[in-house]
Amino acid sequence: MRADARRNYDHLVATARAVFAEEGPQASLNEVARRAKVGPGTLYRHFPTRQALLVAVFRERIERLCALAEQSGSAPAGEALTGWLRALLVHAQTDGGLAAGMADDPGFDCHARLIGAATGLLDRAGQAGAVRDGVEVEDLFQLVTGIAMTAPKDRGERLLMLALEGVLADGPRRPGPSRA
Amino acid sequence: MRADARRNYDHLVATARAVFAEEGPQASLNEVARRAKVGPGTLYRHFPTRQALLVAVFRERIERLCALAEQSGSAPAGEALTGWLRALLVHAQTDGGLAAGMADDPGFDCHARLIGAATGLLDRAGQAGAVRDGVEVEDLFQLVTGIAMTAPKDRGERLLMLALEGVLADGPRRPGPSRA
DNA sequence: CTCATATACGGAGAGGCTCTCCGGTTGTCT
DNA sequence: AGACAACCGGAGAGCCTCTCCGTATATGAG
Repeated sequence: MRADARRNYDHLVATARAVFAEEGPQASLNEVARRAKVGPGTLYRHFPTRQALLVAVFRERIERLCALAEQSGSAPAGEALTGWLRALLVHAQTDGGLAAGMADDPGFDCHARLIGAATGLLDRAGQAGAVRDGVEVEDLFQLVTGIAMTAPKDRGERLLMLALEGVLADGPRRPGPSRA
Repeated sequence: MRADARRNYDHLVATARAVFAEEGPQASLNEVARRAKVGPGTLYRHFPTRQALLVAVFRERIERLCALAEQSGSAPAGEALTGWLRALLVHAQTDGGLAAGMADDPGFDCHARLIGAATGLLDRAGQAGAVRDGVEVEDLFQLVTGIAMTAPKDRGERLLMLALEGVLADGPRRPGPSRA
């Protein structure tokens, strides 16, 4: 990769981060190019799709989340899982586009990495008996991203807790979500 | 309202219903006008915003949901609530746009009507002790619409049940989502 | 240092979308 | 029938996405 290309690439990512933060994930890519003082062609050559740009922008944060999952080996399994899911929620809320991205394209690199991180935590929690039987990683992701997309920011955490602890109150738990 | 205006209005709603069903809620409004053999001006005069058109399209179904809520007075409170939420989920999945609509504009007519319908069910379930303390109507809506937006259609029901019954398995329930 | 060449850049432009405006048309009421 | 209000259509402004290609530049070889 040529030096000027690298420069443009980095500058575009930084600019896009700012623009997405201001205007949300559906912000105009033209605007990104304009602010980065770069032609549209340059932007689209580096990032053929909006997704590609989104991923580049959030990659760092995603990796931090993965690292967080690995570090939380000391905490009790259940708390480690819920704590991480809360971090994931905050992330998905901040970078609304990522939630959409994860939902849109299941065969995604960043999606796979997050799934991997979550799998470890869920397995551990499962072995500790802290999680209802039959819960899958995808369940957790879809709940978190769904909450991030529709709920106002200040209600996200409340909703996550509700989903984790359950809405219904019918005493002893049934074996699992058997209707699925 | 003049007769030709009424004709155009109805025809636009019918066309829009078909187009939205085919291409999702972000379908081109131009396309709707074109298929309805009507100028763009006509469409935008009748429906100033995309929301307005979406609401017109789904109004019938929304009213059916409200009626359903009122009819289910005979069933046990808990089952009535979960059954209705399932119907709401199916609806939100089918008419993806509605989910977005409900999330986008809180001061909405159709939103208010659904909230009203749900409030009745939730109150009854609350009095019967079938619902965890502190659960609000908005919680339920945001969970359902979130699930509808992000989860694949065939996993929606599974996720709703999971959210209602809870992901965690830590025996006796805590008093409520106190962290909120 | 110079040159050749692959590599990358910029921006014009095609095609589509949203939304507005207004001259012409068509219901409706007397 | 005639007049007036209501309504329609579509041209067009402004924006967006994405492509294409002539031009400029970084870089390795000589």
